[in-house]
Amino acid sequence: MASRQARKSIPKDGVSLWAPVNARVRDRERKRDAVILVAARAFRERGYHNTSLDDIASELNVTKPTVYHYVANKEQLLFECFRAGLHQIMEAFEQIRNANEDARTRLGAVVTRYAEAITSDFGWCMVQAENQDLSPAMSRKVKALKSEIDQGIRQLLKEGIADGSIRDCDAKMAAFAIAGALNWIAHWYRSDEPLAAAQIAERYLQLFELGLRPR
Amino acid sequence: MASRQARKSIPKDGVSLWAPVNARVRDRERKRDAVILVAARAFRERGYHNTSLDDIASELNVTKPTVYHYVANKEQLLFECFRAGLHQIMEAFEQIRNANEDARTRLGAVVTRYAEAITSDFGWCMVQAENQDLSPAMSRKVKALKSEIDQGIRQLLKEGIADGSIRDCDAKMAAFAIAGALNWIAHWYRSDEPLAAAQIAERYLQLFELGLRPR
DNA sequence: TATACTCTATACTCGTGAGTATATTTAGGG
DNA sequence: CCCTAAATATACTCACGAGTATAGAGTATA
Repeated sequence: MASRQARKSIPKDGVSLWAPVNARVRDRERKRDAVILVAARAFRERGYHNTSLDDIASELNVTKPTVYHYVANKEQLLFECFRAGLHQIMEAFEQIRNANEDARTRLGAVVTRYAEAITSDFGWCMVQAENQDLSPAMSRKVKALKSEIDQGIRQLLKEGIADGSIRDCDAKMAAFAIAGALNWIAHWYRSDEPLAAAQIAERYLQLFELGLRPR
Repeated sequence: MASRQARKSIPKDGVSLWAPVNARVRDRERKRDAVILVAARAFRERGYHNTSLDDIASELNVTKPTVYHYVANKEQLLFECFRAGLHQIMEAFEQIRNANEDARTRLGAVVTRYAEAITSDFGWCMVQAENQDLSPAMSRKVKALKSEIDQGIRQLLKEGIADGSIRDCDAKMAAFAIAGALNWIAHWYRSDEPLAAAQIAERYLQLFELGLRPR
């Protein structure tokens, strides 16, 4: 996706000639990110279908064609918001990939980062970028990415069952339950919520790990 | 909400004169229910904003004004779908109200019936009747009703902590996690799902009750 | 049988919002 | 200093869909 123009002339002194171009590219990317961020907030507050591109443009103090200069259409805008949120969760998996702790502990780390992503500006889009809002092509993409997350959790559960840190259980259903509980945070979380994401994750983990039945 | 017309003349022979009127009322109610059911299915499949009232009408083999003869507007139609789903969950609470089992067991019963409601045709609407789709007035109603459910679960948790059947925990967050996991079923459940609602509930309960950590 | 009410259809209105054609400004590169 | 491309705006088009005005058909009741 990175721009590939301006490759014609050879830089005479290393980077200096590239700098302005890079600055421009960076500038464009920063603006594009701003569009996506504002859109994400608007979608979260008013919903996808109740937010017009005129709304988003005016919140950015620009007009609609400017928005279209950065994204192809409304659908792609939602997709970018979705991807931004998803990215944070993917990172969580990256970070625990080569930690040498038991799987239950690693799952705990993922859950915490997951909660943080869900409570971010992009959380709502991540959860709500539902199939019905997207074209079949986009829908497939979204589904595939969501499935990766699901498989990641499921995998951790299986590893935990194997290494003895997790009780034997239906990994598929457990993954659905955990992801569901986390995703649902996007429905009730407001910025004035007294509990921070990490604290919410802590309580959730206590439930998931220890269960309701007294030990 | 029950019709109150036809109260002017005194029935001469008990019910017989009332019968046709009642039949008519029943007929109307049956048709109204059909409208709501078809709408619920359509909303679940394609989403609220991607379903036009023309779509719903044509699935019912009628035209739009007919739909408007049974519901005031699209928003109310969604609300009725929401209410139908919610009703099933309310019933679950009714049924366990005076069972004399410990609170954890009663919670289990609610969870099972909750799962059944969520996998029903109305499940999607119940979960997705989000604020952004409704007028402020409707939104308040929906929120109030949803809150009742939440409070019901929270109450069961507190009772369980009191009667010793549930480990001491943050009842509010636990209720959110449980409700979230259950609500999320509406996002992934399809009619070709191999597991029945009761089976899903069983796996969920195993996770919630026993926890992931081996006992 | 006349009347009134329920139910349904045809054929509209009207607002909104996605997306675009086209012009204008701004800034780099030669 | 001109030329080209990026960035932004004005001012549209166009489709879709919610909701309605109006009329007609069916049916029960007086």
